[in-house]
Amino acid sequence: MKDKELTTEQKIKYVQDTLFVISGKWKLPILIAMNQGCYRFRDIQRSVLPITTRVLSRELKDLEENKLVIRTVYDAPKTVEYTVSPYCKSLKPLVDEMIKWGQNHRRKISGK
Amino acid sequence: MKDKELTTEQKIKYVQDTLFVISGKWKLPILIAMNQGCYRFRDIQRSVLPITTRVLSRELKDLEENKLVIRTVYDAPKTVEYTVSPYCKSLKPLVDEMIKWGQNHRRKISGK
DNA sequence: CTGTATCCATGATGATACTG
DNA sequence: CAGTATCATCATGGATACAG
Repeated sequence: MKDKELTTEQKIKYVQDTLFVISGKWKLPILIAMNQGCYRFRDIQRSVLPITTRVLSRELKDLEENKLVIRTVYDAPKTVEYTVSPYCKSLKPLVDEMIKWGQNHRRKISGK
Repeated sequence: MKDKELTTEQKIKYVQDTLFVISGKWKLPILIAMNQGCYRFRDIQRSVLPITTRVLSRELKDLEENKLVIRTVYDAPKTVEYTVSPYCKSLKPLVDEMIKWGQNHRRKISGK
């Protein structure tokens, strides 16, 4: 954890791991929407339109496997709830950086 | 730039912009290799094996369009050099975060 | 509402050969 | 060495219908 001396290969591997978890068209948008308070399947879908149920279902499963979201089923009445896990908060610095960089990049490219 | 009050839609848009620029299997590995001192087409290819010339060529063009790498042609002898642009340094905080997160995530998933 | 099942379109990547 | 051209393959995501 304190070892900053990673080889290039290791750096590449870790970056690819990260990309693998968060890339794709929808994963981060879904997480952002969920952080905004959406927790029902339908609510999430509406927030991240135009995602289809098939894709949303798949993405939520991936996120669950990566321990970023938690799926809870309640009986009586039967409902399903998705919530971001505590671990998901560890993504915040990364996402914030991405927002910042993307915002700046848009200026850089279109403005110039 | 000081305006932190972005809407969810804006955040999603900027994140997607960023993902679009850096995602794909090779872009970040290429940039990392270039930061390690590779500047010739062939050197880069060897560092990021097993990328093909076709894909590397395409990726370098994309990166050039996004002003992250600079392609320079010299005569006498005719050589082509790729270098990371100064602007590319703006990606460092993001990449560092990705390395850090990926490293931790591997522990989280495999260790648990 | 919360999904799953099919089928399909597209883009991204790979293999290989070839050119200046 | 620095690419381009072609063709093949595969992963991603979309459309639609349908099930519990």
